[in-house]
Amino acid sequence: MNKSGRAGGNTSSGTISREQILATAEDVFRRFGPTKTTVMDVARALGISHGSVYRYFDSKIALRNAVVEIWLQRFSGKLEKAGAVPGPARQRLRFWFDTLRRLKTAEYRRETELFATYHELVQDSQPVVSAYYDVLILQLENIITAGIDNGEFQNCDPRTTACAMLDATTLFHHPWHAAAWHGKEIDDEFERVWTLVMYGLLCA
Amino acid sequence: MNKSGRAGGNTSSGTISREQILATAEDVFRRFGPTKTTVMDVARALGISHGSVYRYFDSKIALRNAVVEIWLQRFSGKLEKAGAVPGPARQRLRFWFDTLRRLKTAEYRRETELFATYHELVQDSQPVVSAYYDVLILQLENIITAGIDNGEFQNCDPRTTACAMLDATTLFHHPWHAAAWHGKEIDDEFERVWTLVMYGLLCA
DNA sequence: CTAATGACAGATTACATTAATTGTCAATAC
DNA sequence: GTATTGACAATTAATGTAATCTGTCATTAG
Repeated sequence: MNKSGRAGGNTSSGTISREQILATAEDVFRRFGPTKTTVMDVARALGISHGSVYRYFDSKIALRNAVVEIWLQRFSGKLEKAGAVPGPARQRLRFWFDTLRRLKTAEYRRETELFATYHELVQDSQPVVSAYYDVLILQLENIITAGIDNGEFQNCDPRTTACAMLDATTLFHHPWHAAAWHGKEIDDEFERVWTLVMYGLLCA
Repeated sequence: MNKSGRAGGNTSSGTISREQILATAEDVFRRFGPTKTTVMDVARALGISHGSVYRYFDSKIALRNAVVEIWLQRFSGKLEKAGAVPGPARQRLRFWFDTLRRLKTAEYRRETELFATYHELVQDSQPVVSAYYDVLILQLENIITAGIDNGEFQNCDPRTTACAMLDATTLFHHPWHAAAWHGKEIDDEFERVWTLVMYGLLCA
């Protein structure tokens, strides 16, 4: 494994930026994984000394968290779009959850290393993750509110319901259960839970 | 740590039984945890040689699984009683889930080592665990059937619904999430999910 | 003839030693 | 003056070795 290849390189200017470091760090983390990667690896890829990294990030963990934060923001950005499609709230809700599941499953396979780190962060309940969950809940809340407004759903507290829906579908999006997402039954299991929850929403 | 104390001892007869080994193994596992405990520890506690253990169990893992199986059976036995209380199915269902949560939380605190092993078995999706889940689903199924029969719940497939309810409450009973069971919000979270699911059952 | 033992080879784990990494900071470059 | 460097102490990880454990089986005891 060659760890000395310059990924981006600090070719242009004499001074480095936080963004440059972040971009390169994401690259390197994706290759080797945040645990195997050293700060010196990131610095080497940029053609700078590892000391310079510490001018922009307090610690390796801060750097790691910043990378995962960007990764999660990109993630919730895609979901935002999925929730914004036109149509009845019921369909939007379903499409949102389908997208959530599809994205998580895909990222789990593709970006194994970053997914594992997200996994770790969830364990330690880092602020990065709770901010991400807040965004998801807000997106859900908006769809539910729309559904109540146009009479599709019974009147209920949108925030409470959004939380309940996320909690009830834990099995299908929480990284702990990622190993189960490849099984054949997982789609059926989701369908069952979805049916139960939908009835709850429609006839509350 | 004194590992040489005889817990049960092979005092009576000259021949040892599978049950004696199991009982002592559970004791020793509880003290030191299944990872730290050696087969020789178990044999020493019984006053026999470690070779004799292999006459009754193929491997250390087989012994460990047998202990966890007993532990889980005792667990589902208690739940069986909780589901058998008289009253409307809705209350029985709630009591069953409350008991499930209470027992899991208690075992998580008290029997840390065995709980961790159960945790491991869940990861490896060992047959021991799926058998245990089958029992739980059957218990739920019975309550739901009773609820349909007396008109409390809408007509639905009891098995499908039982699975859906277990899946939807993953966050509250799956060992992966044990760390979250001490938080203050967990009861509120359960209440929210329960409300959603109950509406689903009542008005499907 | 069955139950139990304990010596043994192969596999695993624990430990101490060695190497590398993190994060700091005085010195250097621009 | 600000940005960057690289030597450094403290911490963390990797390595190799000694000790322990697992599982087998020929032998002994009843």
